[in-house]
Amino acid sequence: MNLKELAATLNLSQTTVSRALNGYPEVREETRARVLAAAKAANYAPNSRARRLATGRAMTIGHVIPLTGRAEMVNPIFADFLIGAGEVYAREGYDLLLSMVTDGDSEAAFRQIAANGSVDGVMVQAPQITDPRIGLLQELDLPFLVHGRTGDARGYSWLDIANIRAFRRATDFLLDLGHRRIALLNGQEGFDFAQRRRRGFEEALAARGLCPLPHLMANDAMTEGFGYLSAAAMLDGPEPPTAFLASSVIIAIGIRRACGERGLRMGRDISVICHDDELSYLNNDVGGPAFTATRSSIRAAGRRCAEILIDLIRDPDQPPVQELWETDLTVGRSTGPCPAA
Amino acid sequence: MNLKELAATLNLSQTTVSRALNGYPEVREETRARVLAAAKAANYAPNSRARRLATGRAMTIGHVIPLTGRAEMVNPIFADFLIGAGEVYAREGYDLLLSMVTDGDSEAAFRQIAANGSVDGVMVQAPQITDPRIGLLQELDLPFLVHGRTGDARGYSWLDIANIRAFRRATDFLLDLGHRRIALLNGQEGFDFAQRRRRGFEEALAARGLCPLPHLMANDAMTEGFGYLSAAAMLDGPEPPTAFLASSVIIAIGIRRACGERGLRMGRDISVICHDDELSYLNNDVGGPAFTATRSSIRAAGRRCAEILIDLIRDPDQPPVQELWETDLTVGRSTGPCPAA
DNA sequence: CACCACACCCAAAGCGCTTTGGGTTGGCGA
DNA sequence: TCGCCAACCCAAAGCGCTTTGGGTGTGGTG
Repeated sequence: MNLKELAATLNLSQTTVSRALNGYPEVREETRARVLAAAKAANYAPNSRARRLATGRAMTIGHVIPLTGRAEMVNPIFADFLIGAGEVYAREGYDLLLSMVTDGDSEAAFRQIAANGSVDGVMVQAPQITDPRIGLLQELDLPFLVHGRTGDARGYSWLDIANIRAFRRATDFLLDLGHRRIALLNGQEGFDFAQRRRRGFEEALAARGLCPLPHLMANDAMTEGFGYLSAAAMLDGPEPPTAFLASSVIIAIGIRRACGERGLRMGRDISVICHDDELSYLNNDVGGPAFTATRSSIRAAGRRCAEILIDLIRDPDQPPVQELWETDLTVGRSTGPCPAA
Repeated sequence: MNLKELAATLNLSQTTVSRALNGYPEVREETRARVLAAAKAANYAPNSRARRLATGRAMTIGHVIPLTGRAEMVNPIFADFLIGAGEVYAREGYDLLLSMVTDGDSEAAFRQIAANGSVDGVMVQAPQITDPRIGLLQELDLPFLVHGRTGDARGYSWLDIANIRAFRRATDFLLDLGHRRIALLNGQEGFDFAQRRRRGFEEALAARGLCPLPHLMANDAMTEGFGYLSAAAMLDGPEPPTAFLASSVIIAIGIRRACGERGLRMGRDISVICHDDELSYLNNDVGGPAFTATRSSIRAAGRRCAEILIDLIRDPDQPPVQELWETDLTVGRSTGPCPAA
């Protein structure tokens, strides 16, 4: 069933039927009701391909996920973000186009997307410290929103959490408990957020005249395995840490495994703080907060990012929108005073 | 830049340019080369909206994710599946349309999708025991593939793992180690896979004349919190289990936490087997297999499912494709002989 | 009564591509 | 020389919708 046929059965023109369905005022309420009833009866829905061609809008937002082979890190985070964003897209009538791109083909993918007009805007996640995507999207004149930020952040729209403050606060928390040998298990160095978190960590140490200990710092994709291996190595090595600061609950779970194997009790023998993205299946609060954590819902971020991006699409000429979210610090059972040496 | 303009600059007709770009034989190689060069130079890509309207194909595959409010369970699994499928889609030139649907609106969403022709086929994940989606998609005559299966599985295409055999084998493994009080922490009862896994578990017990113990069985969304709370309650209750069988690594991580808090050493004081979907950020092999596990890569499943679905779309009249994958059993450090009572 | 505004409705022109159904040319065999 | 077949290329007709630019009839106003 298409518009033409529907119009024919109603003895109306396509124009009128189209207008009735799309809520234009030029049609009598009675007629509109008749059209809507007929459409429903015939199970008619306008063909989205035709509609998109006619309107010139794709009503679609693109998320481009780089598959870097190893940096699966995006994975757990991006899923929850996606769900948050997807909720809003659904509500606002936008489709979500997901592109998996083998790393390096990212630029080609964006150019393609821009040239063939399959989306009205794109979401950029996990920006690198120098990230070609931002300049490219500006050049392509495609509305976009960055989750996170990087470089000179004044020229584009983004939403980010206050990483430096969060990690500075977390470090202070450990320092206040008397810890001095604090390990930082961070995400891959190339990511802007990892750099910021490290800065927060270092600033807190510096404020008390302390220096970060190189053998207690590690960067990699934020997997459980990374947390486990690094923690194990550090705990078994010289000058082991008395506390860990981890960039993700997933890393912290690996740390917990390493501690468990060594008979170390979290919160007593060893302290762990992590950043909690509030992943839905790793709820930190079940049974009382397990980990002391800075927290900020990645899903909520996804929702808000989607809202902003849709705004940007509807009114592309507005000035950049920038939102910085503070994080909460939840005290859990994974931290305690530094045991006397 | 559009086809018309490109054709004009080349002094060729739209027809010829289109054919040159799409690899039709009716155009001289020399002309084709000239066209391709010009297209590249002008950074031309055919408008996907127009192309879709003209061809009648959406070149898009839909994944519909039900948001059941609490059943976040789909979440960790679906992300890896999505990545696997997405790789194949990208390779084959298909787009991936992701729809988040609040539970219950599922039917409306499918009808909508079918009526407006925005996809050429859909992927169905995590089927319930009685799942209206399958009948609906058959009625709508939309190509689809089910990851998992349910009901009378002969009439449609699916890919599934041998859940019953996997869990029977895992249970046997524990029984062989002397365990008799084995707890089963399973996914939500409504899901077909959960039912099958339970059957495997019960069959193994029955084969040795044993009965499942109701107080040692729990079903819920497969979160870390569920694993933790159930394990804690069981361990602290009467007749605690000496072994756990968990439907997911994520649950097993919760079990590990509960054990850790109670000073129970996995593999010695308590045994744990889980099913490992090989989630990329929870690699069970890092540092030697942590958990004894039945395993099957969800990402590989995603890839294969995508291939099958694309096949189905290209040739809709072929008989149903059905694939059953066996799982591996990896012995890790989380299991050991049942400690003497 | 003429005029205008308004409410309703319509025909037709796109949107940018693919594809049908020819045309035109050049070469080759008869 | 003619006819015919490839090899190339083209004009134009869709695909199914939105939207422009009127048309028609009714009621109110001067």
